[in-house]
Amino acid sequence: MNPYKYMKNAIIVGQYKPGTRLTEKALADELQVSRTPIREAIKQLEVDGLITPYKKRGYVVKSFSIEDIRQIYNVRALLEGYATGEAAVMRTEEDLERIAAKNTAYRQAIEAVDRENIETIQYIQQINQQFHSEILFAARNDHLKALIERVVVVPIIFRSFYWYDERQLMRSLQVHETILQAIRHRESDRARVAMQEHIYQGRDDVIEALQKQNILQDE
Amino acid sequence: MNPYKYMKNAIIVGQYKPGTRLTEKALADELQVSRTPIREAIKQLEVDGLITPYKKRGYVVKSFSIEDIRQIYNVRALLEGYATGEAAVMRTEEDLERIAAKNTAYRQAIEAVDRENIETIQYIQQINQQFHSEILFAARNDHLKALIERVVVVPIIFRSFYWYDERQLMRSLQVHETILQAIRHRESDRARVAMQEHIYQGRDDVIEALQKQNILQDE
DNA sequence: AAATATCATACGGTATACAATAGGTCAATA
DNA sequence: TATTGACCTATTGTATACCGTATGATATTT
Repeated sequence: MNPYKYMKNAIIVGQYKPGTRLTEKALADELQVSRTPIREAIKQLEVDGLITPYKKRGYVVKSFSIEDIRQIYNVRALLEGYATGEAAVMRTEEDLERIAAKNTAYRQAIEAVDRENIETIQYIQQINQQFHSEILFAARNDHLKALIERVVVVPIIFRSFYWYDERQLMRSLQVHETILQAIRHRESDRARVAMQEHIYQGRDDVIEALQKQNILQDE
Repeated sequence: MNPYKYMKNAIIVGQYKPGTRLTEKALADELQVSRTPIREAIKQLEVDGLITPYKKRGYVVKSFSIEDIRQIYNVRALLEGYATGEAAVMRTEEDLERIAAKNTAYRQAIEAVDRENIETIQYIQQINQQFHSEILFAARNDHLKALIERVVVVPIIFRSFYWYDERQLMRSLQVHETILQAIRHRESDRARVAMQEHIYQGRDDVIEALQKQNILQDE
């Protein structure tokens, strides 16, 4: 695994926590490579907005306020809503089948969920991402796709923050169904709105979970 | 000027034309630095989407098809429209004054335009950019701002492709007025729509100019 | 003449040595 | 005790040498 992917993953899974200081030397030692490839990775992570320079002495992993998260999710809702609307117009039959397949997989994953087993939840998240990816592909707009992939990094970091309860999972499934049907019937506007709602829901779940956690920290 | 800025500018002003092959060595010689800072700049330009790897032997400056340009402008209209709507809600009195000031400057620049003098046209473009920047600032969403700044690079490259005629300039001014008024009266939706229209107009002007040029090339 | 194999080399990938500098420490002074 | 200044060091910035490899040219074979 190259340094960029390694470090990005480390940030996403929380191995490098927000506020962690990163220096080229330390990273080079950890990944057993020289500073050159590390510098490269750092530059990329910087434009990704995942790390930020720390007074000319290395970098720190960015931390996100609740307001940051709200803004990011709002932009994501805008972009991914638009993409979904476009997908409803541009999709081929094959696109539709692939999206439908992910939706079926999603339903099955939810039916098979086992709260004792974290992997079943991670699997749901994974299928969910694939559903979104298929829609993005069907929208046939590479620039839009690239932009969304950038915006989506932070939501991915925080995806482990919401442990859907049964009710949330079912609601999420229903919205997926709605989106699929709207794309099927080429109802662009409805597809857009349903996706936006889906993402706003995710936003609120994350924010709620974060606020609960903060309260716990204060006590 | 650091290598990244230098190269980015060179691409924007057309010094490195689309399709130009770039090698680390050649760039290092040209900029009188070693390969290390060049590599750094190249990595950043790559994530900017301005250059692209050329079969494991260096990079080429990306070229954009008309379809690319259409997609990019559409995404820009979406994002900047949203930002303008947000600005109408979030703006302070000071924001409003700054936006109004840019608008006044814009009107004066248009009145003073001299078709024989290219600088007066460049000046209009510059003020136009500042008008957009002020609105972006007033929207108070850093993530949105960062995203738009990325999307806007390609439109900047192509900005010299449209030589507004008198009619276009006046229309452009009128839309600016509309946007300003909508922001003033906190009419979010109207602000959004007016900005979108403004950008779509720019899109069509660029595409028209490019198509005319292609016809000339074919002959 | 076409297809394949061989090889040289151009070029990016990596490591590392050296240079520049910001920031903190500690001592000297007010 | 507070403030200034000098110096040390941690850490990034840059240059460069070496390594690995894909590409394209050349030669060889059919």
